[in-house]
Amino acid sequence: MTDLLIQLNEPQREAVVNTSGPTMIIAGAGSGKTRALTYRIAYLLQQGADPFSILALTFTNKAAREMKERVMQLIGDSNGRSVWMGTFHSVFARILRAEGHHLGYPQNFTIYDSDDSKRLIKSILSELNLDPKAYNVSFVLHRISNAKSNLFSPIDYINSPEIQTADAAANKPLTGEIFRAYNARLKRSDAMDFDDLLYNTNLLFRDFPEVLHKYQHRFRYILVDEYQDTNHAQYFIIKRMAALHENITVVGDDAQSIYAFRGANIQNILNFKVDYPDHNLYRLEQNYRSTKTIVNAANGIIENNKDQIKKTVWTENEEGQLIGLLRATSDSEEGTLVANSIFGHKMSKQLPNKSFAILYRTNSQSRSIEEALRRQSIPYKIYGGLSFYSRKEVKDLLSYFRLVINPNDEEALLRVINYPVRGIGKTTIEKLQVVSNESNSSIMEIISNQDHRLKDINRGTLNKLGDFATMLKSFSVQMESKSAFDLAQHITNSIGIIAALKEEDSVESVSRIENIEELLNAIMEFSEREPVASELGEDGVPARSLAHFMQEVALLTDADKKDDDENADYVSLMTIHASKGLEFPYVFIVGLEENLFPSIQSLGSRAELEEERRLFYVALTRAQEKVTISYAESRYRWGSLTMSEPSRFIEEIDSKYLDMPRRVVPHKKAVMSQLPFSNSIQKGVENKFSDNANSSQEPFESSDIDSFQAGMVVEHQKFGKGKIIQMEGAGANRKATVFFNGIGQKQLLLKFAKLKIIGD
DNA sequence: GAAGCACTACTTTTT
DNA sequence: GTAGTGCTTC
Repeated sequence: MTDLLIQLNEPQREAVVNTSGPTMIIAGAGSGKTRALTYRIAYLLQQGADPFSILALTFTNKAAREMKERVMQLIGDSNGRSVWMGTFHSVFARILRAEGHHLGYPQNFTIYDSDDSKRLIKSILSELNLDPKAYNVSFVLHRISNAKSNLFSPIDYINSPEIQTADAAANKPLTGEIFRAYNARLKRSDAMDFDDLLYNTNLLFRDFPEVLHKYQHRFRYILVDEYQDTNHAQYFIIKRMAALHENITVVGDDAQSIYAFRGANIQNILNFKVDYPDHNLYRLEQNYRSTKTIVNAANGIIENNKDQIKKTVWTENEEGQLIGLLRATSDSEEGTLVANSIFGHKMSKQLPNKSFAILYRTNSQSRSIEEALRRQSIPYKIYGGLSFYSRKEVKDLLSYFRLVINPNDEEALLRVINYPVRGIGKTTIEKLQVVSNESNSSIMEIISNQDHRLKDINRGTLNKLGDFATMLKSFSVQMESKSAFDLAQHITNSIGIIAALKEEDSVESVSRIENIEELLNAIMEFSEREPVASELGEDGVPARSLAHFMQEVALLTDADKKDDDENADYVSLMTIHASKGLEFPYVFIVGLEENLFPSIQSLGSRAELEEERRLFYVALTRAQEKVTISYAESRYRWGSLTMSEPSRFIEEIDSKYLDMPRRVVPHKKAVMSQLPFSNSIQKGVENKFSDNANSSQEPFESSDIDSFQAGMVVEHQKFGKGKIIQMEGAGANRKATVFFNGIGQKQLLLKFAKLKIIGD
């Protein structure tokens, strides 16, 4: 036990050992926030607290997993395992699986992701004959999500004069009706969206006191990480659950609140002292991560915000290097400057790639950076972006699994009823939806019962529908007896998805097949990792079953995927949002331009601008040794060239921490653009050259169309080196299928593609 | 009912 | 620039 405390500084130790009563830990960036929380849990366990009485809530699965691992390291495996540690969504989903029957939900309810939600809204719009342009799907979903996060039901929504006025002003007066229909359809599908996991948990605790008491008694200690990111629903549920023991500990940093756009309420952390007047307050202000330069520059930035809890973050670390500033004429040059700078640092200091991270405001910015890194042969890895689990083929197969587990899952059914193609077309599906709406029963029920209202569907089609239902039923039957992997493989083979993709025989279909294989591998791993099949999980779902796997997958994001190779050495690319909680020796923050960062959509209000500033604060404080920021004077956005000005955030950095632009790249052409007063016409001209100026001195010259042959090693201006897998066509239509390293297969029409032979 | 082609929105961030 | 949607044609 003394061992445990010896590794902590004074305020951290205080925050760990005072385990009773409401506690707020305000922790600056890099001050050991997670450490304090982890040690507090470990300390509780050492003091003899029952692991089953501890609930720790985090914002991401990754944070929960890491915390669990660290607790288990500190106090040994057995006790740590039983602590409930997870995201709000996963913990509440678990409670709802066990208790949802009170609200009329089966244990096997489906969790819709935002993709499912959007599809559902789209189909409701067309049923209500509303113009999908007037009622933008994202807007509607955002409104609904906000309402649920604030615990508004559709009725509350429709009855709220403020909301109705706002919707009328936005020319979308029927949003409430869409909300009502949307919720009804979710219910009919035995499905909940992300926000329902919170909304329904609150409903459960509000309307079923005996259920609330059960969890109130059980969770003697409740700990919440990243409290500044909680929304109203989360806040309210925690408060209710903690009401009996009031042993609630929240950890957070108001300066790192970056999720207000999706309902996080910074007031929750500011109001903690009002909710619990007798609370203990601990401040962790010593930063162990970054240099003095970084800490002070970041402090200076955040001072521009009005809404904040005053605190003084300081560090004993050394002064360190100044913040670098790279100025580029175009987004592609920005990529080059960053890649060259990384290359330079690597060489002069003998650093591995994993010392570097490149952070950006939006995912779309990664492209120009990637191209530059590829040209410099610097390995990199992108975090976030299109998730593995949201790829079409993966979702298609997962939809079959979902349908096996929950036949009422309408979004899953609509996805796969005619994929792979089985002759059930749009007209038939529309007829089914009409009957489904009339009878308020799911499409699967209607098909299975050969409902008499289907009489105007012809016999051939009816048979096809029957076959589809029978096939799915046969899968469901096997759920009890087969392991997740065996069943998944059986389904994959039976539906013929691989055969359909092979038939297609395109470049994409090859990688789709690979993705399906990867999904099956993941299920195999899961089957091996999980305990014996006969054991029942706490929520009554058979372990190792497909249902169990699907429950885990529903709340996973790519950020939660384990690294393929722990020792792999690559530069990390991610959005600033995704970087929260991480640290890197060298950090590049790119695209510091007005309208991009801060985002154009944040310029409307002070609150939103302050959130962007906190985002910049988060980005800066990821760095241990050195920060380099960059901006481009022009950038391709929406496919066309736009001019941009340096971000106001650059000016907010105290100049004494800033290294003024200087020569960074050895190329003559690039140097000119570093000169502060070079005029824009010159820059425009240069820009044209800078694209191919990096990999070779000569202009890129394509080889003769007829000389290409399968097996040759070639170089593409954009994609780099690759190998020709296949050639087809002749003359102007001659096409090559090329596999590029790190990119994958591409089909190139040689007439257009700039392709050079570099070896046989 | 299916395949091919043209159009258009997309770029904020995520459980 | 691209991916996804919707329209048209067979």
